Amino acid sequence: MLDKLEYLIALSREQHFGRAAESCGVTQPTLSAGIKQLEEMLGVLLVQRGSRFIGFTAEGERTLDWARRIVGDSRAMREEINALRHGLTGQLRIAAIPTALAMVAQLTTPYRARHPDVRFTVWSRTSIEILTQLENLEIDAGVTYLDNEPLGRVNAVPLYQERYQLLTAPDAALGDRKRVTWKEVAQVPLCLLTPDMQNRRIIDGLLRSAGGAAVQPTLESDSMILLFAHVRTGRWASVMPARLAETLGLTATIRAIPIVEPEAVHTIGLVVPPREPLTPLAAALVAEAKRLAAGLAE
Amino acid sequence: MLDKLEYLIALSREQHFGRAAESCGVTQPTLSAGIKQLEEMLGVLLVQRGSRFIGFTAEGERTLDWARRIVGDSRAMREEINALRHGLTGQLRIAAIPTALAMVAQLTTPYRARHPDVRFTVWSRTSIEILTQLENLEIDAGVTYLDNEPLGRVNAVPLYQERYQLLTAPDAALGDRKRVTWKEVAQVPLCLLTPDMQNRRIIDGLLRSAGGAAVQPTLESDSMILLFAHVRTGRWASVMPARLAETLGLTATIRAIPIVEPEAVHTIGLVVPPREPLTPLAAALVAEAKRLAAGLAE
DNA sequence: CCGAACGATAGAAATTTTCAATCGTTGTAT
DNA sequence: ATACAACGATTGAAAATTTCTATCGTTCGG
Repeated sequence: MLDKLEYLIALSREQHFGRAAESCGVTQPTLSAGIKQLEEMLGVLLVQRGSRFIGFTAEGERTLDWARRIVGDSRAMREEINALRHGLTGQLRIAAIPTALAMVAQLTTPYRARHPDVRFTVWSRTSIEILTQLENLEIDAGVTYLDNEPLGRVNAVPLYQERYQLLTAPDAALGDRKRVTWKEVAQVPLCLLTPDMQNRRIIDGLLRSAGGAAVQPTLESDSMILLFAHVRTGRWASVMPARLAETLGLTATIRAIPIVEPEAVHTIGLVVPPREPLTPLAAALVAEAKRLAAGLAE
Repeated sequence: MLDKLEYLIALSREQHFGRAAESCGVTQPTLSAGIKQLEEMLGVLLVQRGSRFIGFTAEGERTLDWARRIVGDSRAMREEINALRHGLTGQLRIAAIPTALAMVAQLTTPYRARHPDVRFTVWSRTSIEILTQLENLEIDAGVTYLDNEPLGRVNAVPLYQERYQLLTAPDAALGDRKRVTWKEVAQVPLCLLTPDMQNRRIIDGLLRSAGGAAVQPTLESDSMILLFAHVRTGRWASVMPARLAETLGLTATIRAIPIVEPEAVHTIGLVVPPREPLTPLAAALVAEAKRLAAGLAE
């Protein structure tokens, strides 16, 4: 029955019988039959049947909740028993928002020092994707904003405060300033993340409330590396979290100027499934996050 | 895999492969193979192997914990989805200590009024049996002492306070008293529960600390009905909780005399698995218990 | 030393699961 | 209006698994 619950979770993830089947490594008829068996066992329809996948019924949604929990627990069991025997091993799957990606190294590095047999996979994802992937057991933990948009059902560990700086060449407009206002920044052509990123929405909001007009970035990307590479040429400007700018390294061609009025602050943190107990791999990451947060707060 | 986890739970309950298999409705080789499959999946021995069942390994105990949780959740899922469709139906399995059995009617009666399609099974059990049966998913809820001996991992809802009375014939020794002391009670030949019952251990303790000598009841039984039937003849005496004596009905042949010095009080309550969310059947019982407790406290 | 109890094992039978192939429906583009 | 493509359901055969009966080997108690 556990595998059928996996099918249900995959179906919710893919919203498509065929793709869900593929992602489970079975054929579509097998997955269809599995869902039907679940429905027979529970005596209710779980999926709204039409010519194609429409959505789950109310009972389907509840079952999905249970499925995530039960499947998550059964994975946690395996992981925990394995950890008892061989210490922490296996794959730790993390997703982080682009502006926090650089910071992930501060978590993974001490983690690996403590648990050398753990392998990491880190994805760059939007904050919304992080939450759904966490829900669907596709990742073990995420790094995202804790205080801006709603988080949903997760457990959060605050890591650090994100503050914003204008990155620009010293000889560009505003390049010689000690600090600039959002109103001033609104006048500069910027390289920003795409609007599906929460960071972009935050900056949009700040620029809008300072400058009035809608934001028209000169260049958009979902990659911080791309944005940074442009700024690095000395011909472009961007707004980035202070900590990220430091990590990427300030060269002679770039200045990082604090943006004030308002001095915006947002909290970034680790999010993990609201499961108790966590998988050992995730629990160790939470411990690492708490250590890191304590270190950063000093 | 879920069925294998059931096997593991049954094995922990029965401490015997053959009986565990029978209780799961499979043959002994099937259960043996199931356990072995779990062991292979997890890569550890779960059961200490000797010529017979000795016990679980440390990993086995942890796995057992997970098994209880996962199996419990999967049952809760079925129950909840069924409840969405058909309202509360099915079997509610309760165990209560003998002195609280009469009180169970106060829970089941309003419960049944609200949910007529639920059937009840109520067992008389010792407080210790209640805790292990709860752990092993053999019952959905228990009624037992909350404040005397350790409870283990359960959620508790206090129901009422148990106070002790001497039940005896009016013309017997102490039969004319308004109240009696434990020291005096220690002199009377008593009908008491067997020592595996916590109520007996409580009374033993009270008598011992008042009278000094060890308790030598004239008659022991694990059945309150048997004790009460003896008292009812007018030729025997017993110590019973006040509320129970009231429920059983005081006749001309019996007086119930409060026992003081000390005026001992113990809390009886409902215990349910520490699972969140509870099964709908158990949750409704908890709600009923809270209502009842509120009513009794008035 | 024997016998009973217990759990493991082997092999056959039954059941379940899975898949390839195909069907029927629906929505869309022509 | 018609043809087509996408999607999920269905079917029937093959494969995998589970389960059972029968039996074995060990251990413990008398």
